[in-house]
Amino acid sequence: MSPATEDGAAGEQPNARKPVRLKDVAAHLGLSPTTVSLVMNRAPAAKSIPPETQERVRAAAAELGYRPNFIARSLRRQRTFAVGVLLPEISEGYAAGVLGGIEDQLLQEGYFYLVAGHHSKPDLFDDYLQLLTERSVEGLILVNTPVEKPLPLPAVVVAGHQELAGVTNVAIDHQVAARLALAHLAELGHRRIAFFKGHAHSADTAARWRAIVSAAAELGLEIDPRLTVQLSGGPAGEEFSPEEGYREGHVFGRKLLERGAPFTALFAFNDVSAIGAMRALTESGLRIPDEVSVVGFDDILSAAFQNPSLTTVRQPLQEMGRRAAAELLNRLKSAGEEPAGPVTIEPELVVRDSTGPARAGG
Amino acid sequence: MSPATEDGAAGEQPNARKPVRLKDVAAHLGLSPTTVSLVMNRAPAAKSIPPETQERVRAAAAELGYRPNFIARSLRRQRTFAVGVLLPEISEGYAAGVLGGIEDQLLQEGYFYLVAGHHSKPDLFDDYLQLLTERSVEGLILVNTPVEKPLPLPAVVVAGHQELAGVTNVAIDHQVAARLALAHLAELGHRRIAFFKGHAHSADTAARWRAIVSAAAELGLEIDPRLTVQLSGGPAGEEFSPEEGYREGHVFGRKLLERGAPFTALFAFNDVSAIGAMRALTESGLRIPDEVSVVGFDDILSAAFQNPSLTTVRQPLQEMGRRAAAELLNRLKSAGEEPAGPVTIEPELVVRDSTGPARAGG
DNA sequence: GGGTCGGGCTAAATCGTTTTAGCTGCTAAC
DNA sequence: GTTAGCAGCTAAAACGATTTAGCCCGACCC
Repeated sequence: MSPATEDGAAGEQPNARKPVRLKDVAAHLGLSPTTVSLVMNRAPAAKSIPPETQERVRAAAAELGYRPNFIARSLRRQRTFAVGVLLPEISEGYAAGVLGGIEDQLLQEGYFYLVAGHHSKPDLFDDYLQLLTERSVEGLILVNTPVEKPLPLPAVVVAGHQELAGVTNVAIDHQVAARLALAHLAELGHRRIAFFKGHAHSADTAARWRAIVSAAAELGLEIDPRLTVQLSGGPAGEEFSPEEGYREGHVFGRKLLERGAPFTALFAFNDVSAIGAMRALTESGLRIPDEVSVVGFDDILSAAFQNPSLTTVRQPLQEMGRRAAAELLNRLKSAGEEPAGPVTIEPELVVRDSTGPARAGG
Repeated sequence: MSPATEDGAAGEQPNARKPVRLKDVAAHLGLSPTTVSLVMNRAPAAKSIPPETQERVRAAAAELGYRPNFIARSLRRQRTFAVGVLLPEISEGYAAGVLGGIEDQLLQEGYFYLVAGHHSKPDLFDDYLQLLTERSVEGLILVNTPVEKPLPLPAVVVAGHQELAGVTNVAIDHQVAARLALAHLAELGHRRIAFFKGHAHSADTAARWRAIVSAAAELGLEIDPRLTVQLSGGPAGEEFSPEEGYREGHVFGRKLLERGAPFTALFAFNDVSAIGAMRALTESGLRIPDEVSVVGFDDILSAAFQNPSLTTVRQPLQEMGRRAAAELLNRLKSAGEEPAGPVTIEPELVVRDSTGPARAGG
């Protein structure tokens, strides 16, 4: 016989019936709620309950369609199996990729998560942090969100570089990333390389730049300040939409050309600015990669679709999200232990058609 | 005096102290929990409590840093202020855009949400639906997830077309979308137009195709079966990653050419397949838009960055998400009322460089 | 035959709130 | 001089679970 199929009264919400509580199951069996609870949870104390009774209980629960109320259970056990995720916003790019990985890992382990986008505003961040703690999340994952104050809960920061008690950082290895990109360009004969530096509020900006400077030194490349522009992130520094990034790449690509200092390659801060710059360069009559090579960062979807397709440093966003989630759950399980060191993830250079040998005279 | 600044013992989690409960505040004031609760909630019954006492209570709460425990409150009031969101997966494209809009709207209204990606597997869908109800979400938003069975909770379906008791559909107006695209092509002189039909498990596939057929009839355009290919969604029909879509566009673009039937324009199912097709066409020596025009659907980020940039029908994804959330909250507030009719959202034709006049002989 | 032990259960406290149903003491009305 | 009414509170019962501390009974030991 299949589970009850008759529908509730022709009432409001189809297929919605009053939920069955533990007490109901108990009453139905003539047992106490305690017993039912012990059996359903396979608690150690249930070992003195004969298998036969256990079977009766489980059968009744199934028959009545008993589903424990998670809220009540959370209250009593002081566990919510939920974590909070704070990110600037659910954009098409970075955050969405990471979030996908987080989602995968958490659900697989039976956790849920609450997301809040703080739009890079400190006040909003504080508010949401507050709200999340009120809702008793057990830990936090911050995505692309620099943090300076200590946090009230175990936390993992994706693209975090600040060392802070109680937080684990998950980030790609910027040293490797910078080396991959610059070595690739150097090998192609490039010496005069232009750079986009990231926005001030992006967590990766500082670390990546340090890595670039150090890799350049290693490779004997000089960094010319006239060939370095800082992306601004729009008039008021808010809302860095992808379109914005693209427009910026475009604007700053022009700016680079106007400065008049010759260069044969550009290493952009990310793919969208690289794509914007490619357009600016092309419009100015420069052919890519014949006259200028361009390297991006991230490997967003569009990168492969460009014309020419974009050489870029890939960040495995999904994997970073998964690792972040896994790391957090680890810490929640082994409560009290010192968090393990930071997790670094290996980036990968994806060579496509936007890079080529430097011009003879480069 | 600023709120207590001394840190807890040099213990595990920095900045984490034992939370203050309602009872603590009450004890601290020599009042009962009832009174404190009434004041904090500005309950109507609090009108008999003198303003002076109210002030004392609030001051104490602030001083002690009292924050109500949301779990306990949820249990007692039978309200969680949380909704569940079910989607195939948090991809870079459709789902992420819609999710961003949902996020915005919900947080603004003081709600949180739990997301689960069912990867288009019915079993997973059922499981997650179960888990979400156990967690007492108050309503559901399904994104790009066709639904046939009635749901146990008030629901809004984004890109939903199935009429079902208790669910509100939010979708773009496919009639308008098809008309916009086809009229644009017809105006440019195109008569022989090729089509990509969507994957079977995409909620929009059927409705969009019906709209195309009807718009074509209106405009006196014939649809040639030889110019119509159905995207398959990969070997096993799973996981429609964007790369997959792109590859498919590529493959099916080729297939279209191989069939030998001449055409002067292609209306793809979405932007990624359009982009893949553009590449396939270009590789076969066809120039866009001189020899073939291409129209996409969605207006993803990459569309504008293409070379040539892609003419496409824009779906305002964020807005659809916002509307969906707003609609759901509306229904939750006015509990018991019949849901309003379906919400249709106006698409917009974005004309770029991938469409042009049909070849003279077209 | 009293004590101990273990099997099979249950009563009641608890989690942190909200809410219902009063209680106390004072003033005002009749 | 009752009594009604109100201001200012509070005790206790929810909400739906988990968990601690036992209870009762029969078997076994000495």
